[in-house]
Amino acid sequence: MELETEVLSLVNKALEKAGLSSARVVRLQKPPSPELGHFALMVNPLAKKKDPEKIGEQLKEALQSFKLVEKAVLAVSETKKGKKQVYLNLFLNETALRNARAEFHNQVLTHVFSPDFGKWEDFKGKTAVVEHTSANPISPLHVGNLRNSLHGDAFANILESLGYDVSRRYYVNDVGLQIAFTVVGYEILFYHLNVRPDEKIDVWLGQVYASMNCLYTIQDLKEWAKEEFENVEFSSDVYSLSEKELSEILSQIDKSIKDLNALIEETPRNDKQSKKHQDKTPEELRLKEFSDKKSEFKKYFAVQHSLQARFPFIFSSLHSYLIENNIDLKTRTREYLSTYEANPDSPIATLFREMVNWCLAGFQNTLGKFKVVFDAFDFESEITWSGMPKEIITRLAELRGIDTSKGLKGLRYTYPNDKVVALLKEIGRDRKTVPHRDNIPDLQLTRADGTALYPTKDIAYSIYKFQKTSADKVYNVVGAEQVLPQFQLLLPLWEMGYGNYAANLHHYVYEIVSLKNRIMSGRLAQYVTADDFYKETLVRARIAKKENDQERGVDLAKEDLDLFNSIVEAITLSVIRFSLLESDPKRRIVLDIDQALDLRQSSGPFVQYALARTHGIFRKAKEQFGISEGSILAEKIDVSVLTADREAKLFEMLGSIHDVLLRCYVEMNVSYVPKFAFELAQEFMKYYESTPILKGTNREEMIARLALVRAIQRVLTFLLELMGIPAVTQM
RNA sequence: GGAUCCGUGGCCUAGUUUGGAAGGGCACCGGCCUCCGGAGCCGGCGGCAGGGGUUCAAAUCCCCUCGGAUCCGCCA
Repeated sequence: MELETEVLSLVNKALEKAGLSSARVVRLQKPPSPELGHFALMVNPLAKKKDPEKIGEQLKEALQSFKLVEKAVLAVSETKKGKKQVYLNLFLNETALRNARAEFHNQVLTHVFSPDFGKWEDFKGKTAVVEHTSANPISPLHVGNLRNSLHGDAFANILESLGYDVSRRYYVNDVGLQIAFTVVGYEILFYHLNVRPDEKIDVWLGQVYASMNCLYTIQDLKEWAKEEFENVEFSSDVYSLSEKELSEILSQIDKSIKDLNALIEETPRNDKQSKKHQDKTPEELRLKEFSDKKSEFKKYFAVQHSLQARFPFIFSSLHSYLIENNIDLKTRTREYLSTYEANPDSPIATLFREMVNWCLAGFQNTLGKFKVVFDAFDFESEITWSGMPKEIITRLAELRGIDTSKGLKGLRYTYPNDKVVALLKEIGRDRKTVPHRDNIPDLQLTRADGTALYPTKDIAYSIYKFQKTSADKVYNVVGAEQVLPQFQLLLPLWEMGYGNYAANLHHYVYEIVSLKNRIMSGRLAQYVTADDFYKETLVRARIAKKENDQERGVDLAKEDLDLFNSIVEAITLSVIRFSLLESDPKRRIVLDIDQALDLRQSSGPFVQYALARTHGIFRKAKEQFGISEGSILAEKIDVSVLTADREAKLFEMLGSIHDVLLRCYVEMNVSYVPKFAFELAQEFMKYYESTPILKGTNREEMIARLALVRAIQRVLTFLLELMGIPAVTQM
């Protein structure tokens, strides 16, 4: 602001007068509350070794002699340790202040009322990819996935608003063991037993997945035990774990653990030197294996009973089918998986696709409720079939001088320090932000059989995302637990000559959502689904709306059901989107469903209510003065009559939206939007309570205030749109 | 063992990038509808995990300790 530089020059003059021409850059700051003044000057840094209070006194005298300064007040506060902090608070001359404010207010209004408000051109002509959600298509979306979707979607909206052409993409992980055994189960139920889903498809598949996972894991565990322990008696059913088997196996494991512990105790302590070697001894590794297995056995013993109890039909049908038809589940799963990876035209591939697409349709149905849509679904299988992973492996092996004449089996990609340093330098990233610093773990590129592993396909997919869309930036909205794998993508890209991709591939980090008093686990088919969350919130919103109508003596549901429903939906979406977006994405949230459903505690409805009030004002304005939202611009608006500090604060906020969005962009953090919307709504509420809009002293003032209200309304509506929330005009 | 993130009143949280007067919300207590809609407003209670360092000045930067989460698989 120009006013600020003017005041600053006065401060410098005053400093000279006091013989304190400072080498340091003098900065003005805003006092914490308007009653303290318009600008504040920190005296301590100017005083150097002298008494800051005396210096402050001198400066005060000097500054007060200027016309622009109405008065200056010395304020002293103390730090915890009793150090004095001296501020010189400056109150400016009324008319000068008014002129400066009027100019700024006019700028803000012009900006907010311009037809292309909300469309900035910072990144005009650039393209960005936002990949988000990307949940495995074998169980319903839960509130954790929803946090991902909503952040990804809102971030994409912000990028668009800043001028990017955005492609919203979903990476479908349709290749993998878990998918494969779920397909095996799907085929059995749907085609061999003619079972039809009696629930939403993704929910039903979630039960199939949990059941198959349990059967598969128990088979695997028992095979392990059979090899380890010869004297345990196993039943012929490899897919279930009896109490007798469990206790025998556990006692065997305990015995082994005891033996190993004794062995480790006996071996002479490694000296400190070798402690630096983090490699565990073979005994220690075995010990870990045993204790891991022990907890797995216990866990899956419980899991099988839990699933049997909760989904008896699906679980038993699958279980008995496998036994009666003598199917080796592990073998069949591997067969299905390798067929799918190798042959896109096989019937098995068709089966995979059928199931996956069906599940994705369920996801789209869910996400549609939250107004989240995608431009593309990219299948991991397509990436596999494209041959890109193989090319990447070969190329990386070549670059590292690895002999591949005997095939590509069990290839590891390492992260040599010098290469990492060079990479970081080129992409301008701080070493501190790198997980594991100078000891980044290797990346396993291929299996023992030479087929590509997930990380390799991820490298391929990263390249694909850039090339398919000619993107300048790619954002992956991925959980915080994946910071390492996300970073590991960069070096291979850079090494293969895609330094530009490495520099522009970003990880939008978000933390998981956990639930108070509830456990979420896909493998147990235990979760609060996004659908349930929506449904429950909708019910609450409807009740709240009904109660509210009753208090006001209306019955909107009777008068206009469509309007009633649209309001309830808007409130629902605001509750959900605010509750998952307003906290820092890097912060873990523990969702207390009951509390989240208490609408009066959510900032979503609060913002909507503020918006409803702005519309209420205009309804009245039209009634009484014939002025509407549309016609206000035709009036002669003179904002110079708005001189209150509250009004100045509101204009200042309205003028800062672009900065807020840029901050979201730079920090990859959407949460500033709902925070800002809430603050603006809050500030407006205070204004509304303190200042009569339509009952101002004169028409000029009323028009100016209406214009301000209209601007607030526009901005709030825009902010809600960014978050994918429909804005209400009444509540 | 190594690495990353986090710790702000009874509970949830903003502020940490760029050091400068600790903001909100819930809960609790007390006020405010003859008024542009009380899903609101006003007031009260109460806080930077602990220690050290740098600085005129530290919630913020550096180091240590404690506490929590996560990552270091031929799983995806």
